[in-house]
Amino acid sequence: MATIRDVARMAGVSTATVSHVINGTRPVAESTRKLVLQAMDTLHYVPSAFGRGLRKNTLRTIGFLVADMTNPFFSAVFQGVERAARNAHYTVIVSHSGEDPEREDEALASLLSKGVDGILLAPAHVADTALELYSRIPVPLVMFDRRIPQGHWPCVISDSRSAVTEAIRFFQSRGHTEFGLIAGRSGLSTTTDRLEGFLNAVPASHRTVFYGNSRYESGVTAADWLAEHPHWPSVVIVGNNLMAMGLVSTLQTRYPHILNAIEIVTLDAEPWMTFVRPPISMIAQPTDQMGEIAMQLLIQQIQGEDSPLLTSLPCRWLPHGQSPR
Amino acid sequence: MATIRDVARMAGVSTATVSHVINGTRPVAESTRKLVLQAMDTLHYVPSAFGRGLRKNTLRTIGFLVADMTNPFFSAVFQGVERAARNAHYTVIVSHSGEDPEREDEALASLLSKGVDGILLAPAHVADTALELYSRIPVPLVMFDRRIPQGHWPCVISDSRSAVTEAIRFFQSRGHTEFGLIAGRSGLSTTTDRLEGFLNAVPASHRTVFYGNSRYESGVTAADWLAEHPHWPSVVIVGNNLMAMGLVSTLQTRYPHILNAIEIVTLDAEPWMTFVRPPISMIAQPTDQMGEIAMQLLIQQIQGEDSPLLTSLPCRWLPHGQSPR
DNA sequence: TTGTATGCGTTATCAT
DNA sequence: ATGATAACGCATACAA
Repeated sequence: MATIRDVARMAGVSTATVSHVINGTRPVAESTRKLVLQAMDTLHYVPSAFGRGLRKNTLRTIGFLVADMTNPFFSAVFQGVERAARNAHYTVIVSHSGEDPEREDEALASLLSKGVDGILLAPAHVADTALELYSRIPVPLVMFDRRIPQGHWPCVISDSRSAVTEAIRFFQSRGHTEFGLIAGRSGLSTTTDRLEGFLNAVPASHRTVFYGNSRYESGVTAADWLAEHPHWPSVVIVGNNLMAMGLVSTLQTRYPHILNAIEIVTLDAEPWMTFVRPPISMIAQPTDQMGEIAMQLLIQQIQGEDSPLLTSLPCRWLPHGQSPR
Repeated sequence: MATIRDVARMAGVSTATVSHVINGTRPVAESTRKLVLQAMDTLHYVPSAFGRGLRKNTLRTIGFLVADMTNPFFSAVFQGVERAARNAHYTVIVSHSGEDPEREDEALASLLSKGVDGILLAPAHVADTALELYSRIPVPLVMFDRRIPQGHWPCVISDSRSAVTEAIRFFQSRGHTEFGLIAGRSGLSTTTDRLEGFLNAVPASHRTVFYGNSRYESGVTAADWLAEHPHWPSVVIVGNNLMAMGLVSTLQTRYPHILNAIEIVTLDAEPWMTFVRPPISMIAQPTDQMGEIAMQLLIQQIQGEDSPLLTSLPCRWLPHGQSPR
């Protein structure tokens, strides 16, 4: 690989001049500029990221750490992140935690060892001990989707609390009175928010809650739970897309009569949901926007500006199979 | 940020010793080792990735470049990549091309400017000019999903050609004679493979082909095309997951009688497909394995070993809504 | 308008 | 068993 010195020698100038040609950091005579560019071209010169990184102490790289990119929610958020990053000339290192706090720790260490300028995190940690751990991270940190208690990091979430309440009001105004909730993994702020929105809108004697773990299997189990329930709620809210898939799939296969009898409302809107029959309702989170904003906040942090601690984005209510577009 | 020199000073040793403690590259007396470790701890010392990168000319980072991570196919491949990378202590920078050759070029340049050790690519380029372009990439390159003509880079694909033929044989043995194909974007090797598998198995007078573009909209258009077709094929093969979603969704909404009358076979197996009614058949590509193997080949290349030019993985045939698990 | 020379933090060579 | 020091490739302060 050619270095800046090779280019300088070939063009008959100093390395400083070459550097300034590359970065446009000081005026260079057009004639010498041409010479330098030509030398760069014939040598196929590419500036070393490491030399530059060492000197400027950044590679314009950030870390994106989520449970699992095969979860469409996270890959949708990533889309926004990637776009914002590209616009700002950053690139993104992606890591998986698999919802495992220990693997999250390792991944964070790995990201830091690559010299990332900042980190975007949907925290998998649930315990309070995480606070201390995250505090040790020596670069800016922005959280999304989930906030952690007493966290003093900027955080971008969707207002699913209000969205759940709104969905319930919708069905109450149509005469429904009995509601069920399939809640997610305990300890996650998303789970708490949705539970609060639910408890807030439905009187105690008219509600029933299934405590799941945010995974597909929980949806399956919830279907059985529903089937054995003395009297079905007429509206069931599902805490996320994976549980919704487990629930719908199981109802369709094993309990089609239930599927036909109840209204289903699910958090997250995905294409497949629009062709469940009978139609189900969706609460669409602004995933792409969440990623974009989180990335923008992170860039602010990196630049030393400060940014709002909590950004809460509105969800969209899509009753009865209405398409997200 | 503390440097190796700060640690050396505090421990009263040379930087060389500290380095050797860190890397275990030569014996260090247990007593001095303890001193060094302690100093590292109290200073919260983290080795600089850039210093190390400059010296060793690697950051153990690779680039992963696909059209779009929200396509479940690519995010599934990524899962295998990420796992293999993590096991080998590599991290992965993810970029989007959006199927746009120009953006692919930019993304490649950006990856290279970050000093990646190698690149995993599902090429968006279709023209022959791409050959020269890819040849200029100064680090090992492994392709997956799509191969390009005359490409001399290792490539990992699935044997969808055989899989399509096999699917057709399955239905032929059950008395079906008329077959349709919704083909993907022209120029992609995946499209060609599937087309070949189709043409190979169905006599000319018994087949009909819709030429799509691999996107959701193509599936929608294909549904209209089917509806206007003088006589429907009794089996329709769909070239990928996005077109399948467009097709099924549109048939269900606008042409339920067609959906009930024909057999649908789709490439890619995704959860939502298992609850289409009536059940459709799937050709499952080994996505996770594809990613894992591609990453392993890339590591081989980086280490200067050579690897097979073409790795073709078998698909799985899942007739009639059979679950992928 | 251009050049010289230094230092970023590490690792590795050569001494001791 | 340990230390001194020279690279690695670049950007930049200072000189000319």
